[in-house]
Amino acid sequence: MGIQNTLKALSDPVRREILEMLRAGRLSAGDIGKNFTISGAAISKHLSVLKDADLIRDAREGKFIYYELNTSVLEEVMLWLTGLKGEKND
Amino acid sequence: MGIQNTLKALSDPVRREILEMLRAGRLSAGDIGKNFTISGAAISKHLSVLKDADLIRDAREGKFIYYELNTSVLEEVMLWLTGLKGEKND
DNA sequence: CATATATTTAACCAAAAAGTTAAATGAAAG
DNA sequence: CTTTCATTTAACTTTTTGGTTAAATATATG
Repeated sequence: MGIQNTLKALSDPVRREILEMLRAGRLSAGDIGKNFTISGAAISKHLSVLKDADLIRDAREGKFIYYELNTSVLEEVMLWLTGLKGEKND
Repeated sequence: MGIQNTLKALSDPVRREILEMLRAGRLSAGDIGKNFTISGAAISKHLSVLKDADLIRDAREGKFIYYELNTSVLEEVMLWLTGLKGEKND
């Protein structure tokens, strides 16, 4: 984990769009995939990158696996960014 | 430009460290390179990625090229992040 | 238990990224 | 005007990333 994983995960447009979709609430892997033209396997890999970065959490419910947003890890990124903006001297 | 270029630029640890170095003030390409083990050419490429993302500005002064931080472009990232955090409904 | 559905994992491929060394460019100074 | 120093650009290599299809896994259901 750490800021490296977070920023790496955020650097891909598909993954950012997945996160945006999840703002509205939890979605199954399949429903997420419906919004993209790439394969389900590719979506699954993106989801695992997001999960490794702890940007999403998963919960199996029967046949489905639901994903939901976890924004707490964004705090660190915000801090880093404001640090870069603010501190004129070291 | 846009958030894609910005986040891509920020997703590399060497580039983030360059930005952190520049918090304290402008530095020449050579002085930046001194803090890393990779070649000057590699540093130069990282600098051009950061410049394309408009995260740094360059100014030649005689034999040297000085780089300085430009944080204005971080605003868009901050907005995107807060949007993701805040908006519980779409 | 056999089959169907949802999703992941494995094996693979192509394109992009990050590094290298060597050559090119730009500016200063002998 | 040639040499030197700082930096970039070119050509190339290696590693990483993002995609594919096919096989594996997990669950529900006839």
